[in-house]
Amino acid sequence: MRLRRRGDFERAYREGSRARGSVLRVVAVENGGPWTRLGLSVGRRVWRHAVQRNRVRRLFREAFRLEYASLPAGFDLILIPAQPRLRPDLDSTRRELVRLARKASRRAREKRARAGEEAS
RNA sequence: CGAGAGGUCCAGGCGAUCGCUCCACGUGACUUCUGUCGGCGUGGGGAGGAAAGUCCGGGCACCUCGGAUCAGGAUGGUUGCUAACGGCAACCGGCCGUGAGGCUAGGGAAAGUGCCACAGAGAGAAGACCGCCUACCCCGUGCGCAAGCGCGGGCGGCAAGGGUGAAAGGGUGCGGUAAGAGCGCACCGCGGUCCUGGUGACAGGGCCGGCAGGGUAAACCCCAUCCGGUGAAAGACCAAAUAGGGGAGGCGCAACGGGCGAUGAUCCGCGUCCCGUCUCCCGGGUAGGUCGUUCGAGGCCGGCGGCGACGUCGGUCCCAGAGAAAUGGUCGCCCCCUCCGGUGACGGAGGGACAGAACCCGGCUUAUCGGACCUCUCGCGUC
RNA sequence: GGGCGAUUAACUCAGUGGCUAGAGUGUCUCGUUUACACCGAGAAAGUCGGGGGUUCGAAUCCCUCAUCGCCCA
Repeated sequence: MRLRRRGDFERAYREGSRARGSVLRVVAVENGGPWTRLGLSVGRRVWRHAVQRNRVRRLFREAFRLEYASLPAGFDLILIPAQPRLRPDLDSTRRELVRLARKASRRAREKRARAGEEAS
């Protein structure tokens, strides 16, 4: 499911854990539900022209769709291109998505556990 | 066959499969009875000719409205088309091309002002550097009896030729003259006037004038025509949390005064508020949501009118509606291009332009692989 | 979506129709110094963002394209 509300994005940027690779930058935050949700943030700095920008967006969405079963459940994942003028291919995006999503979600769980200890 | 001119159209095709989004119908669960869902099933729609740049013009929406003068901006051959335009069509003039055709910001320079560097004698009611001439007048001198003839110079004359310049106060030719000159004449150009044709821009012709002060208005300006501002983040509605009192209408003060207004200035009218009082009402608004939002100056086909842009009539079709923003992934066959191997049929690899709707239209401009078709021009060859 | 502005030497900027487009910093060469810096003298460096037009003449005026930046929430 796509993430679209402004508040969801702000919560992710405020509380989320990040991981960066050569293609993607992933921000992960627990959403309290049973499903994983997708947010995309592809700005004009990546590509000036809309065709190339849509290309990146659609490829990210396709990678998310194909690797959905391998992703940690119960997270909102925001995908950001790692560098301007990115020309990604599907295979490497899929591999990096899985790797970074697991890494970021692990960090998010640790962070929450630490917060729980300090609260108690 | 070769070279070229103008225009219309297409934007790789077919299929399978996994997804996204919207719509219709049926159906399930929940429900505050109005809707909600990672619901289910079936069927259907889903980027462009430029969707782009935002250079113009409109629709639509709001701003408390109407007018006058000025300022400001835009446009600039004529006649039309159109909702409108800075767009388009036809025509006129100019320039380019053998031609088909192409380009054209193309009103006014005797309304006024400014500018025209450098060079050059002179650059605007100009001027004589080199040059040409010495007819008239004066001086010197040679020849001659004399009238006179000649040479040099002066006083002067000229603007043909050279030279400068982007530009030198019409051009060519003949006559004329001391040399020259629109000084005279012919033709061309130019100005005025009249006639004819055309709605008009303008064209053609007659007569008169010897020619009348260059260029620049994408310099100021003058003339004619047009123009209110803000833009879907316009705007209408529903409405958590929080804070907490406002809103609508009538009358008077009032023949006073002040503020506000279509947001460049001034003025006039008009409206409205400020103050008092009376009556009535519960609303306003952020997050968020719904509408605006896709049926429209609409597409296609045909008839009629018009040279055409276009208009009109009839039939037919419904054709994207996202919102951190949907059109994508994979596979097969075919098409086109490039490269490699091969004599070849063929095989293999890579590639398929520019580019992505954001309220909607009409244009302009710019980007663009390649292809189809129509009309026309020139050259060569053959019959 | 809408609206403004800028582009001139490697850098920061002048130049608003007319001679070879200038200034500061920087760079290079020479001098000075044992050497370096400072200082002095000199030099190089420009499609004036690209293209087209107006004009005798354009960095300057007009049109168009490109790039960069800012504002409206």
